[in-house]
Amino acid sequence: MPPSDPPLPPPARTGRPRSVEAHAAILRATRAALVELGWSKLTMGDVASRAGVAKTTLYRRWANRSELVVDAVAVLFDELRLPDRGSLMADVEGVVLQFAALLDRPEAKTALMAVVAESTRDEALRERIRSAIVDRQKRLVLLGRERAQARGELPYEDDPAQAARNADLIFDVIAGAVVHRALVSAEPVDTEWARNFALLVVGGLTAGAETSPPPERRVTPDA
Amino acid sequence: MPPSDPPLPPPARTGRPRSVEAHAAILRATRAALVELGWSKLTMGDVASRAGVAKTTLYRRWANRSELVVDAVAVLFDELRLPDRGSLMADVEGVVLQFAALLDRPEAKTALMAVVAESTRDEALRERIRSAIVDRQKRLVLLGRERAQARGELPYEDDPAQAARNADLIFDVIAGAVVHRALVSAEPVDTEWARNFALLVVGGLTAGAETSPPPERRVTPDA
Amino acid sequence: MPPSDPPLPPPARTGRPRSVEAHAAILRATRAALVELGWSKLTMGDVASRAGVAKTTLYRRWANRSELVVDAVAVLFDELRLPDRGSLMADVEGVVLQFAALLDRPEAKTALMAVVAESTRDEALRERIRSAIVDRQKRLVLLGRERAQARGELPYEDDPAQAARNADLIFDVIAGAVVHRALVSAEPVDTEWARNFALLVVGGLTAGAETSPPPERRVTPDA
Amino acid sequence: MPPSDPPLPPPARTGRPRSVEAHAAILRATRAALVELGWSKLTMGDVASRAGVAKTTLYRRWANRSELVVDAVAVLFDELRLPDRGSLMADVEGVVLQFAALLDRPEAKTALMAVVAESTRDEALRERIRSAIVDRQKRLVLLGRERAQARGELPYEDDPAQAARNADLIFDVIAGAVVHRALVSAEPVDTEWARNFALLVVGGLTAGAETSPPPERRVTPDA
DNA sequence: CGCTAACCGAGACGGTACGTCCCGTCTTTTG
DNA sequence: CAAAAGACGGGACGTACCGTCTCGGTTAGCG
Repeated sequence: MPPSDPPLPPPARTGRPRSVEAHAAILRATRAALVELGWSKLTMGDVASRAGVAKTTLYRRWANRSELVVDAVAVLFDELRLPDRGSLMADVEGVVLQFAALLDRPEAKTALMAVVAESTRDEALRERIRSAIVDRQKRLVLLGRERAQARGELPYEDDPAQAARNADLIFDVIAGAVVHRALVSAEPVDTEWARNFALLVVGGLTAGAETSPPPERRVTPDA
Repeated sequence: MPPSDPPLPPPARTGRPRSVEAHAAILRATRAALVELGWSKLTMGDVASRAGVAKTTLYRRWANRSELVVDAVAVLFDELRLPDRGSLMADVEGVVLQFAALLDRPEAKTALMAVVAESTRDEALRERIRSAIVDRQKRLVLLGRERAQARGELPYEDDPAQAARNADLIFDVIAGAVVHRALVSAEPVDTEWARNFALLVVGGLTAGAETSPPPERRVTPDA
Repeated sequence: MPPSDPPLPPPARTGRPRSVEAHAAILRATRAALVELGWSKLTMGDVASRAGVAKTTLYRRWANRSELVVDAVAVLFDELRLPDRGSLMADVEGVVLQFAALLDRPEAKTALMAVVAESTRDEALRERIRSAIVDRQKRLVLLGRERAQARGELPYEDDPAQAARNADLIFDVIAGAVVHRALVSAEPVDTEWARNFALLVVGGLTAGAETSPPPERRVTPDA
Repeated sequence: MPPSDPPLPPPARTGRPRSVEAHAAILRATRAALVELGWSKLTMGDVASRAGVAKTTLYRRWANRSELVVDAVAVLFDELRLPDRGSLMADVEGVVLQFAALLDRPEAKTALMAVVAESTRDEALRERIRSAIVDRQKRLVLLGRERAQARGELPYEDDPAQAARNADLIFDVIAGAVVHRALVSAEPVDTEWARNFALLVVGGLTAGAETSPPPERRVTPDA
């Protein structure tokens, strides 16, 4: 839904088919509440009244605030794209900046860490985060690797399990570093930082590619 | 920071002094409550009664739950050490595993992301996190770099601002990747992952040293 | 006051209606708490739990403790009756003893002066006391006067404003004396006191009736 | 204050004596707080800080808020006087207006009923009210009766117990009616009301004087 | 003329109750 | 017969005072 959202749809129909407008209105209201109030001051009652809906309707569809918020912000992660910038370095730099831009949006900033924190004690929520958010990000890493392999910047990995592990590692490094810089260190992720970060990661990847097989040869020695 | 901060030197002289036993008991009780209940179910009243203290006493010392929890878990980060394992690779691996072990403790796991989430809307809390947690971790990075430089694994950086930026980058990469792996991806940080991660990072660091300068000449100068 | 007050006629139609059982249970619990604890130790939370009701429910219906207590004790004043004892003297004596018996009940004793004290700073409470308590008592005075007039013990008053003033005066004298004796002097209102009091008042009334017009002729002289 | 109170024997001899300035400042501060805040919002801490005194100092001298307030307002009742106006009627009218003026002062209005209410559950407080307030008022009644007897308006009573009972009755009637009019009915005690009230009471007294002896002859019946 | 006992201010202490805000559930009435 | 409206029992919030308890320090009288 790129462009607009005609804020107030037709008020109601009477009878059954209310559901879909209500659904969208609730998610929209949730994002608006996140922007205005932040996670910790967002309440179900407030979301309901913003959406012009009864609290009952929320609870009929989401078990709790966290699940609602995950769904509400998940759509933001659909907007992430990976335009081909011609090199692995440039692609990494691009994805970093794009992810940083997303984390700069107040609704994402306030919600993301909060639901992750909540998920440390809630298996269902953890699963919902994985499918709604994590997997949406991880596909960019897979796509980037494919492109780099096609360009010859990275070798192909024969063992699919090892390939998956590598992708997971890269994903945690990239996403983790950006999140940590933006939210924990609370410093800006600007183009300079993105370039230095990309330099480090791509350096590690290609150095690793030459010297790769992990157990046999360790990095340091020269000896 | 040699001398400390004289701006608030006489913290009042008169009246009954605050109880240091109460202070310690409260922090202990907070950690216990985090373990048992997790962040979202921890209440000030519960902490107070565990500590055998009135709720008022908590509010006299901490403005809110988040600040209390930051102080309560900060001490955990004091336990982090960086034993010299003989090489940069091994030191990175060691610090990763040590930090992962810390994040595996339930009181840290549930609290860390929560206070970070809260801090996106609370400047004072952000500052408290920085001084109580972030800075405590960052010194390990600085120490590790010094050792690597002494060993000749890493070059010395002449520009102190650039040196600080580099350290910050490394810190965000290491801490971010571990946190993301442990809490967002919710996968174990085991020795294998730690080794692969160290390989990547050290590869990037040393590759960067040889090949670096993105604009004209980057990091290392004359080498 | 036949029709009552239409300014707030449709008290909302939709939503779950307020529970009438809860209403009754709360007033009952309030009286019980007054008996056991007295006014100053009565708490909203205690009343709520006695009534098996949430504190919220109390605050949804009464703005504060005082208004709740007025409503709770108002019903006691509905029990006041004025049986026809055949003479004005006997009727006064009867109403005095009856009112004294009411003031001897612990829930009335502890509550009445307290809410009056509170009302010196609270116009809304003053109005509530007037309609819930004062007016309920005053009708006894009006009834007693009518009977006395029918018996020929008291003259009819032509000027209705003057008649109202007289009734108010009598009311304050009777109610005030009984309250003062019972609560301020803290002495028993027994039949002897009631007889002497009735003698005084009826003497004043009938003396006044013969000699009435205030300014011209003063009472005392004959001397 | 002729007799005074020796019951608390030697208030200790040694050590630093209690500050008399503090004592006066506290009572002054209490009255000021009553005027500004009213009884229910008056707090010990507020009084202490108004008086420039520690809370401890208050509690060293008064057991609770009620006792402090009784002492603070008692002095107001010392100002009541009974100038000889030449007749019983005029004296009653005068005392009524004077007492009404006292009750119109905000510190008296808000405090009087409150401490009486409190005293229904506190014997010590009841006694303190009696000696500090009630007895101070009652002497006016006794004085008024003596004057009326001297003038020949009222007969002398031989039985001292009966005389005391009569004085108590008159006292409760006068004080009760004024208090009730002013605080419960919340209507002004103006000269007209005072005149009508005096007419009634003096009428009752002198009518009673002629027909008086209580036990032998009853008022109404077959006569 | 120094002891020492009781006072003084300040302010932290363990508590209790407050009145508010949300929670998630449960009736109602309306369309 | 779904959905809005809103009352329900419940629980935690953060605040305000309570009355008590250290503190360091002052101010008498006694010895």
